Amino acid sequence: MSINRHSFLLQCLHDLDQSLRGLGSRLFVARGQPEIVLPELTKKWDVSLLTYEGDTGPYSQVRDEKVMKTLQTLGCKTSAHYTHTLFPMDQLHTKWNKSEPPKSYQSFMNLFKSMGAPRKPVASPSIGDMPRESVEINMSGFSIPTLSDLGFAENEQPSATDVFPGGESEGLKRLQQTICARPQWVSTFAKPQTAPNAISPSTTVLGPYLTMGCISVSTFFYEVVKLRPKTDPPESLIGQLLWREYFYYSSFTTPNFDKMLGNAAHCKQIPWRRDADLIAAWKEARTGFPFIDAIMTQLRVQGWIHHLARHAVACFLTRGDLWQHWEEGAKHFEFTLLDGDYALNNANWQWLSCSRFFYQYGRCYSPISFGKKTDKNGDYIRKWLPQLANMPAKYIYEPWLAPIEVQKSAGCIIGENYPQPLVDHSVVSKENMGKMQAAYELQKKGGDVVMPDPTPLGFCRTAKDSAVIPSEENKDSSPSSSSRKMKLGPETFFAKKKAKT
DNA sequence: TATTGGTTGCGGAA
DNA sequence: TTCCGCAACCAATA
Repeated sequence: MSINRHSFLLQCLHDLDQSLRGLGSRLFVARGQPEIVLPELTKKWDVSLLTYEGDTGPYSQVRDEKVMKTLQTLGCKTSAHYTHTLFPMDQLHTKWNKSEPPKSYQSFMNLFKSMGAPRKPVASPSIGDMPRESVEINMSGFSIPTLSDLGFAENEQPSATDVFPGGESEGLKRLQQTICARPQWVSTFAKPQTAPNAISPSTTVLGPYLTMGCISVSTFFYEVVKLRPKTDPPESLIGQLLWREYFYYSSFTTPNFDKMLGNAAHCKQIPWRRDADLIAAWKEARTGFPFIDAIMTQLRVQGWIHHLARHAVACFLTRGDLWQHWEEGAKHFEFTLLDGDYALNNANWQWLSCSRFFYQYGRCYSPISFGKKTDKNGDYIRKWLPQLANMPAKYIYEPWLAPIEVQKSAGCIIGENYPQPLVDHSVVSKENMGKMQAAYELQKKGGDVVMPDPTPLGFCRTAKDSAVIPSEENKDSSPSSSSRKMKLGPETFFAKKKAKT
């Protein structure tokens, strides 16, 4: 995880600790391998019952299985509670009673409706509910770790938690401000009509708080229901929670949900490339498309971007422009996003790359036009890419078209202060549609996909991934930065357009 | 087998 | 602002 995600998690733990102290207890953080540390503590403290929040991700399932087996041999009872989704996944599975998960949102919604009402949120505990034993254990060494304990250097600082601080208190505050205090906004909410490039978020940003368990999905659900929304799923706020539930259920019933190979029954097999330079340029906001680079900068700094902004950059990396593997994009999002989530992240990357759930590859986001619909002046770009702050609105989405005099007076020479575009979108997007069609046809005929690069890249935590790059570095990004030396691919890449005079 | 619908496309014509 | 062509996807239904 990025330093931002770590920081968010640590703030969550501090907030939880504060709440527990208010109830006469405290939080104890045990460190180490769960399958080693938890049995040790169980013996040491003579624990008779361990309860935990169940998680349906494959990593957690394997881990929990190991821990629970060991604990049971020690005579410790265990009890899992699956409350991260509106319904426990095995309940949905029993009701659905088919081996293949629903292939459409409509089908899932029918299943959901047949389940009855989701469980109600549980009331907050009071002092009398807390086990007395926990305060009697005299312990040191169970404090909440610091960022430096976790291996981050002194000069590495989180930036996302300045804007979105972690913790239940902050989550409830945000729920109050964005949902409870805005009945009108909630009741007319339609997701596709919210702007991806609003300076101040056009959606709730409750995702990080749901992901980290600061507020429960049932609390969210019933606060919205209370306001009697007039809009319906899939676009309404309840509809958003149903998407979440649908993707959780899809991931629950699909082995290798985070991979293309080994997942051919559900995931389209497409010969994506893995070009380290192109992937790095995308991650580091050096694509030369201001809309894309602004989004990627907000992602790095704030650990959150609007859902449609995720669409734009995911389409750009995969089927739209760069033709890079969606798994690489998913890994970067999971590393960076405060609301990085196995089920939702991998589902959406498959959606955007037309690998599963959505297949209309003819519909392609333009890195130039899409943002203009909601931000004609490019204020969002100016905020995140200050080197373009003085570019006239006419050229802000395609600064390489600005005449050189305009570039000079804006103080931003394309190719020096800001990169040339990596590709010609109108050319590559059409070519990629042809590749999509060919891949679909091959799979239909039963042929095997041939990956251009059989050796997947490892996911390295590079300095640039984790460091918060000061804005000066962006400003100084000179022609000698690696984007200039990038070897441009064969037929697809950009022959520099001449500036219009 | 044909038809309809699908959370969130684009670009141009009317 | 609304509609259509683009080129033709998949899932569900009749």
